Amino acid sequence: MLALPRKPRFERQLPQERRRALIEAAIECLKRHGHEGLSIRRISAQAKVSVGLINHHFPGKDGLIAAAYRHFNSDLVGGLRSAVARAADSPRARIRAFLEASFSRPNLDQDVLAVWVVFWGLYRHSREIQGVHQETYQGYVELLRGLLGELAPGPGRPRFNLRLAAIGLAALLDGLWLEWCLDPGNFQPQEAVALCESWVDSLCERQS
Amino acid sequence: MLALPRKPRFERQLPQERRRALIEAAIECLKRHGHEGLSIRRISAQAKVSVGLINHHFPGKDGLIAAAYRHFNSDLVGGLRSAVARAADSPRARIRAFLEASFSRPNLDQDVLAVWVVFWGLYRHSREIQGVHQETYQGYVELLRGLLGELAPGPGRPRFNLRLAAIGLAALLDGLWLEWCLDPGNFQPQEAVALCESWVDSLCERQS
DNA sequence: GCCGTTGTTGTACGATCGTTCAACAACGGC
DNA sequence: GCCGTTGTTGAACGATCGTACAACAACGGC
Repeated sequence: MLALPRKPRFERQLPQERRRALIEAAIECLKRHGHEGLSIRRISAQAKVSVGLINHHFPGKDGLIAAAYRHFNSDLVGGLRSAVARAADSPRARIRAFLEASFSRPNLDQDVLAVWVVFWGLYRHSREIQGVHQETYQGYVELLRGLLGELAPGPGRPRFNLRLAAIGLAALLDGLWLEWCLDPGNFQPQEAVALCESWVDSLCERQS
Repeated sequence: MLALPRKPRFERQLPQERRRALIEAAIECLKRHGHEGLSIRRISAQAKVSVGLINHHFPGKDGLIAAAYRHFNSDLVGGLRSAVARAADSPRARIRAFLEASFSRPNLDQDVLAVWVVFWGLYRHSREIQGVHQETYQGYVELLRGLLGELAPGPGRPRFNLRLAAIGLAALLDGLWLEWCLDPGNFQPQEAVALCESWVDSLCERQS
């Protein structure tokens, strides 16, 4: 009887790698099936592992979802941060880079917004999601506020209200993002960038 | 044996009234339990009827949800429309009324946004929800565009781009609404109104 | 007071959910 | 080559899901 080299029935992986694979499978399921994609069995099938494995690497389904939310958030902020870092060293150029990264792939994608929306829907009733939001949203706000803080007000104009300016720009950006994803035919991404830039323009020209 | 006057075991209602009660129960469940509130059994319990009744008055669970979405949408648009109608007969006063209605009860409510977010989460994967969105969102956009169309541009300025102006204002409004509901401590509703008004101001002062 | 209409009830069913856990097996250390 | 560690499997469980349907009963018409 020859000892034929059998293909192993499965492959052991380092916990950190398996966790990452499970997180990415969860996000993929979310894109494909929306809220209904958030099921242990769907995610297991997507990751090509058995149903029991998720509870071995995460405290439970909610733990995996929270981890996926953290991953998704830091991907966004990290992508924006590096887009800004690649830009020319002028405040306006950096803001422009931030806006163009916001209104292009991979962020500007109907699937991506669908994922966000499901997470937001969980926010109110999940302490874990709330915690992750606190962790990561601050990074986003600080990035945006930092960019606006570099701007100089127009000559003879008072320094604009940085807090309100950041709130408003974030809102305009999120709103345009939302609108585009709900109906991509309504306007061009370039137009969204232009609208945001004219908001920034008017910051230096008016009293707020 | 006396024929004691028994209390009827249930009360028959006109289909339209029962349907309305079920829709309101569904929305209440959505506010209370988020996406998990969208279950036949929870909604039945909330409406104090049996589980079978929903399928008698609606084609199914999805039918009820679509009807609830339609109800929720037209409540919003109707409320805004009547707020505008109550305002003074000046373009700016009408816009102000629209904004103040947007940033006050019952629209500005964490529960209400939670309901919207669940509906948005269903949007991508439900033809019915998409259909209702088409029906009702147009009314909202037309209301907003009508208000902006009444505005006169500043002296010597070209008429602003009405389409982009409406898109931008809607985005700013939605974004502020979202931000406030996610973190009500971040800014005051009055500040949101002010931000939107300064957007409208700048429409008449700049070329876009 | 009886009857037909139909709004309403509640059980039953099969599917799917999240979690548990005993058994299995891949891989590193010796 | 054996062994211990532990990543992995998959069946099993009870809970809950949406729907179907037969039986019930409230109410209006006569």
